Parts: sequence; structure tokens; C-alpha cells
Amino acid sequence: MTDTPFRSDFLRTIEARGAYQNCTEPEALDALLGNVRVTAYIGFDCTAPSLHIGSLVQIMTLRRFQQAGHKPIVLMGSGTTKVGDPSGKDESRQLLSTEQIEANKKSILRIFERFLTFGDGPTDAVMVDNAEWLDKLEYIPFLRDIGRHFTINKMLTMDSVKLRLERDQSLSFLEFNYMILQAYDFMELYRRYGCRLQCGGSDQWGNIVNGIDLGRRVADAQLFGLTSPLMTTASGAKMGKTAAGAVWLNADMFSPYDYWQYWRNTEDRDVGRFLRLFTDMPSDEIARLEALQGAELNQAKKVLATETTALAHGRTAAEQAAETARRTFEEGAIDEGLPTYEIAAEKLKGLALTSLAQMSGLTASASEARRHIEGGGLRVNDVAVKDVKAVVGASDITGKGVIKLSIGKKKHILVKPV
RNA sequence: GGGGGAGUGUCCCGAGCGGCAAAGGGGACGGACUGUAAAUCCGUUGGCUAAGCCUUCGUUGGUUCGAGUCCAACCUCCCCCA
Repeated sequence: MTDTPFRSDFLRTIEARGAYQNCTEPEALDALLGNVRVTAYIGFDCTAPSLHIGSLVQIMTLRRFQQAGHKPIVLMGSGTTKVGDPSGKDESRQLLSTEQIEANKKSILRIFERFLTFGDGPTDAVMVDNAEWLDKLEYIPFLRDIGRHFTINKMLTMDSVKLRLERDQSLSFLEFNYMILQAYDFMELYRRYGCRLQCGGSDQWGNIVNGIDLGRRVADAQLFGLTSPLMTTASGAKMGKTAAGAVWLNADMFSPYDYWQYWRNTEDRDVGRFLRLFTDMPSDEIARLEALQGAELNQAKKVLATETTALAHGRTAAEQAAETARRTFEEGAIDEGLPTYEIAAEKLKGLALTSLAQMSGLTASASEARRHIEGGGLRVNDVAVKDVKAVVGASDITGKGVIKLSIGKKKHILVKPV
């Protein structure tokens, strides 16, 4: 937080939305943003086939940057992914093959089109890949030009390095170089695109500052850094973990319905904060929503779910998810928008319920289904099953031609005989 | 190069006299209570054709009726000395 309020649209918004943590030379950056069109970037490494909601604050930051009339750069880090970022990790990640990295990159790209407008215009977003310059670096020239500006003394004090050393965990020389490459990225983006600002999570502060220093020394540039707070839920959990794994942004890895549900189940205490961070809703409307008390707050959660889903998957998908949820939870009806598993009708006859639960993906194994039956958590057409050896048959098929299997209150799947 | 230590249930941390599907946490999931929330309490947390059978403790062999536990080699990591 700064003493003087920001004047530029971008910084005012970022701060009001709760995405402001720290900034280098805030006054100078504020003035710059107020006067000219600025180019900023955020890097995303290609460690998985999709980004998850842990990256959402960063994506929203770029979106707001563009909305404020500036030019965002999405930097795909397929070059740096080959090295591996040691920040915030206890041990080194398994090295990914270049094919894997390339495949991940292609898969990740798609999500950005939802949040940003790409093109050739002055404020259109641009996508760049750092492999473009990192892959071609030559070792000795790089060491002489760039390496000489880094001291080991200082690098050893960086959190990402220090934590590893303090915990007696190994840090390979490969990973040790990550911060240098990220610093180099910033400088290279300045040279190529006149990029002056790098944003990132608070764990990236050190890496960002390194880039600023390098830019000043080598390119005589005045660069800026801006970080957002690390996102956790009010109960302290890291954002985005569910039983099924991460909350992915790609629809083929985490369906819009599940995505909607994830936000719908936000803790009370987080609703206002999440509305500010993850939606475009005006602040006064958010203030009204988060002031709701008790069960009324569920209204705010529905808005949160629909708005976040609309951003990531489109308005239509969001409204479908909302409608499916409404019918399922509020009417107790069977809605065809629920995940559906098709099975040949003749196979269904006399099939053990535990097997069907497994086949349909409701549970990971028949044993898990069995345990849920023993614990009273598995239902067929909303009726709890008591017998572990229960068998499904034609009589279970409802008027809608499907069988509804549920575990708990929230996990439902439709089995459709064909 | 020499000496010492570590690797446990495919989420994590962590006990483990030769009888072990393997203590205890955390997390997650299910039940009760609620508001599809939190907190709390209870239960579950290898697989299967299920009073039985099969696969698990870094890897590969060995000793033994029987190995997470003992032996050997190897892999990875950490510490001390050089």
C-alpha cells in the first residue's frame, strides 16, 4: 500500500480489486501509466496442459491492464519451462520433454483468448514465446554479456534459492539459472516491444527485480515491477485444489459445470474478495452482494459462479451451468446438463451398482463405491443405497430415460442406456 | 576420493522387536448439523469375482516357513572430511 492514492486507472483498479501487493517505484509507474500507453507482460510456464485458477489473478491483471488502455503481452515460457522455476517449490520438478512442453503450450494458449483481445492494434494483446530467444543463446557470450551482472552473493540471498539451501534440499545448477533467464526475458521484451512493466505473483518479486536491474545495466532502461498477493482461501488453503485435482481453466480438463460449482462453493468469508478479484462487476454492486447475510449470501455466490464461468467459458456455458445447478439443487430434478455416461442397455441389466459407479466415473474403483454405500453416501435416483451388492435394472430408469447416481450432495452423474 | 545418514501406503508429513495391508497426523472424501458455506462431531482414505485372494515400503538379487524390517549390489539425496 502506498501513502498517496494512485491516479492512473490501472493501478487504482488493481488496488481496489485487491490484486495489488507490491510495486517498484509506485509514483513513477503511476505517472507513466497516466501519461502514455504502456506495455506490460506476465510470463506463464508450460508445465501442464492447462493453467489453473492459481493463474487467474495474473490473467485478470492483464485483462485490466488492457481495459485501462494499455498493451498486454502474454509470455509463454516454453524456454524457461525447460529449466524449471525453483520459486516456491520444495524440490525440483521432473524435467519435461520439449515435445511435452510444446503440447502444453498449444493447449494453454486457448484460454487467453477468452480474457484478452489479440490483434495488431495499439492496445491489442500479443503472445510471445521466450524459446524464441532463449533457445538460441550461446553459452560464453551469454555469460559475458549477462552473467557478469549477476553476483552469486546476491543470488544466494534470493528466497527461491535461500529456502532450498536452508532446508538442505538440493538445487541444481540448471534451476539456479532460472532467475537469470527470467531477468533476461524482461530485458528482451523491452528491446523488442518496449515492454516496461512485469507483473506477477508475490513469489515472483525477486525474479522481477532482477529483470529491472538487468534492464537498467544493460539496456539503460527504467523498468517496473508489480506483484499481486498470493491467493489462498479464508481458511488458508491454496486456491484451486479439489478432490479431482486442480481447478483447470481448460474446459476439456474441468467442465464449465464443475467450474461453476467450484465458485458456487466459495466460503462465505471469501465471496466479496473473490468477486472483486475474479469478475468485472462494478464495485458498488459487489458491495451490495457481499453485505447479504446468512443464507442470502448464496445469491452472491451464484453471481460469483456465473460471472467467473462466463469469463472462462463464455456466457452461454455459464448460464447453462447455472440452470443445471438450479434444477439439480433447488428443484431436486434431473437435469440433462449433468455429466452423462452412456452405456449399452443390455449391459446394464443386472449390473452391480459398484461396477456401474466405477464405469461411469462416479468413483475411481468399485471398492470406493462399496465404501460409500457402507457409509451411506451413495444414492440412486436420490435414494440412499444400503446394500453393497445392489444391482441396477430397468426399474431404476426414470421417466427421463436415465439413472441418476450421486455421491454426497454435490456429485451427480447420469447413466443413460442406449 | 574417504566417513556418516536417508529413501515407507502414487496427496503430503511420518512411526515401524522378522508375522504387516503396515501406528499417528495433515489434507481429501462421505455421514450428522446447516445455507451446495464455515465450525463441530462421527466414519472412510490399496485392488478384486470380497469371512477369501492379489499387489504395495528407492531398484535388483539373496538369507528365511515368512522380509518394510536381515545381507549384497545398484540408483537418488543429505551431512562431515579431502
